[in-house]
Amino acid sequence: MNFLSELRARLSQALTGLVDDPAPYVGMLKPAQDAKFGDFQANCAMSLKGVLNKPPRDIATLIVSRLSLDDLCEPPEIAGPGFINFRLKTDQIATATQQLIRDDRLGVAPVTEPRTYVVDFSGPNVAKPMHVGHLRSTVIGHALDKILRFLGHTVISDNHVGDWGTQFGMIIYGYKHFRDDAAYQADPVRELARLYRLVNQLGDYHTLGTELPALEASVTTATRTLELAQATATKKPEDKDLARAARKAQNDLKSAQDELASAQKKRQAVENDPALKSLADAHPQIAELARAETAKLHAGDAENQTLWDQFIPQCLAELQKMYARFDLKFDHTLGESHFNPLLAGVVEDLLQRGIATESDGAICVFVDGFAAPFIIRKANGAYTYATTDLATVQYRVKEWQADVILYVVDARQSEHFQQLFATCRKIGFDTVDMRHVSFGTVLGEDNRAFKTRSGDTIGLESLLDEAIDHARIIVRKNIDGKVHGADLSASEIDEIAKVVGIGGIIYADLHHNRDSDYVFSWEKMLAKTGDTATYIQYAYARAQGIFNKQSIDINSLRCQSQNIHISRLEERTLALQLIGFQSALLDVVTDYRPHYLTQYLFKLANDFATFYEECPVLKEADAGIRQSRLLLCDLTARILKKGLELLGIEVREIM
RNA sequence: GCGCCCGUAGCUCAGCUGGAUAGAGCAGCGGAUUUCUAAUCCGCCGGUCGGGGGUUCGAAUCCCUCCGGGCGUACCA
Repeated sequence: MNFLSELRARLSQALTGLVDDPAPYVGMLKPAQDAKFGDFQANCAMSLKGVLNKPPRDIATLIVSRLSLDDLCEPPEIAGPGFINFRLKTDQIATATQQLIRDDRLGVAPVTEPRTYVVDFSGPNVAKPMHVGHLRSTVIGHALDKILRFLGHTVISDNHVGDWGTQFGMIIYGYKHFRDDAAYQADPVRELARLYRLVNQLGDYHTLGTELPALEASVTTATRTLELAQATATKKPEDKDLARAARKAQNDLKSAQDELASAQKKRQAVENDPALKSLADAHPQIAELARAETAKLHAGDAENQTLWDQFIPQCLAELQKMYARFDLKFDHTLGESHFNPLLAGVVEDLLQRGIATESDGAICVFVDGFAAPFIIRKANGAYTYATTDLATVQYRVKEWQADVILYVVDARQSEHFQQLFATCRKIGFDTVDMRHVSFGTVLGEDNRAFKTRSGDTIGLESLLDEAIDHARIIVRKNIDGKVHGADLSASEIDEIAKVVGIGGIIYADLHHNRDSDYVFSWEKMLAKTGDTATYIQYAYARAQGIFNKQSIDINSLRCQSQNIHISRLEERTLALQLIGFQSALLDVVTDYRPHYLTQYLFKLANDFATFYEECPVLKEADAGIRQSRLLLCDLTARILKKGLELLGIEVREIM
């Protein structure tokens, strides 16, 4: 029984005849924002004031008189300006809770109209080790993938890895000129990553060298602009525009100085290292030559293709190790390279249909509202990720019959996606619903985005390792501090530490609204109290502990006894939360926001903890109440476990 | 310049298809433990929702404007 939709249906009946279209008013019936107002509230009477020309409280009275819900609710109460408050009958809650006991789906009915979703997430560059910047896409995408599947949709997860771009030219160049064979034998991916960083660093060294005078000039210009602006502003202190211009000049100067300083720092890093310096001197054209290696690869050069064929499986295998730690498996890993054969056709088609035009030598789609064009072929003939993305959409629609494509990608790429979607509409892909599920940036301690190419980003591998190490210390301390703690072996402790550490990282990310930026911090990632994975995992372990204590057979319990007795407020609150699991999942899916599920689970764990304090289970003398409470524990544990699983987080029975 | 996003308690954030006294967690303070695992529970403290105007019976939420911050902005992905 979904009480919300049932109540809305009843309200709709009551409004029929009063208003032309009850739908918008029915939507104003919502879960109560505060438990003291009951379980649900209808806010439509105030809005109907202008429609029915009556005072809202009179309208509320009228609506209540037309409502028939004696079977579900206590008599509705009218409060404040005209709120209608509903309180469910407790036996109705009990009945609804009972229905979950033998329901494998825990009250979550499969959707009546399943759709085919392609979820595009993670998408790292295979040439480089994954770092914290890849965490959000991976974790959010994984959660959406699992939740959509559980709701009964057809989901195709696709890891659109970067395996064909500029960075591969760098690796190939590095491999040809700088490789350390012993290191490559020992750990090929590690050596390739080193080569990538090296080529990138040397390339930057030269590029920045040519840019340095311009950067210095812009600092000089910005300084003069600032002096002028300040002088003008001082003469007319009352002029706000002048003051603003002065502030802007100040900021511009600071940006110019920062940019120069950063360039100088990168130059210095090379100059201070004789070995690097001599490599840099020996390869003055490195950036250009690396780009040429990419071009050769794309043109079908045999040597580069062979190298690529050799590198790719190793890189993908390395990625799999990371995904295994998240227990994540993709249905497909169709990287950029997979779409290479389609790119020429895409451009040709758009040109022929007049959707794309040539501009400054590049083939572009001009999208209304965007100053910059959507470039699908560069002046030098190379394709861009715009081209690849267009080909990918075509593929997903034709081969997979996608109804919806979700792109779980950084918010900074939103313009790209708007242009991509607009271009797809021009092409005529109007049946597929494409959504950029964007998310905020992971920031460093300095409140600036992690730079993909800076050496000091934290690798995902070491992030997970460190989280587990931290967790192990805390797990040990907790176990040792228990009065009635279980004796756990070192390997059992390791298992718990793994689940707590990785779960903590996943949860720390997911519990934010995905739009928010967040500052990366060990403290937050590994917090063990409050609104964290650990808290929820612990609630699960406590519930399981009750069953383990007396070796209760849960299966037979579920079969024999199916009466939920609700006599205490804590039981009522817990039961009401239990029957809201479906609703929480549907909330996630309406706007692809997993944090609604973390909020639900935290509230459930908290309701359970309160219940656990106040309502004895095993010590309860009344056998019926004891059975009922055992069932509540069982349902809580099942929903916590399932909910966490949908977020990619595991549980352990003993913590 | 143009475009997008953000500004809510000391800190980290929810809430933003308008609804009742703005909610959580952390930190701080005070209680609860011969425990069904205290990785817990209960209570207290804490906010001009960046400022100002407007729409409305009602605005953190919608509109305008200003301030402050971030990001993007033609051949990287």
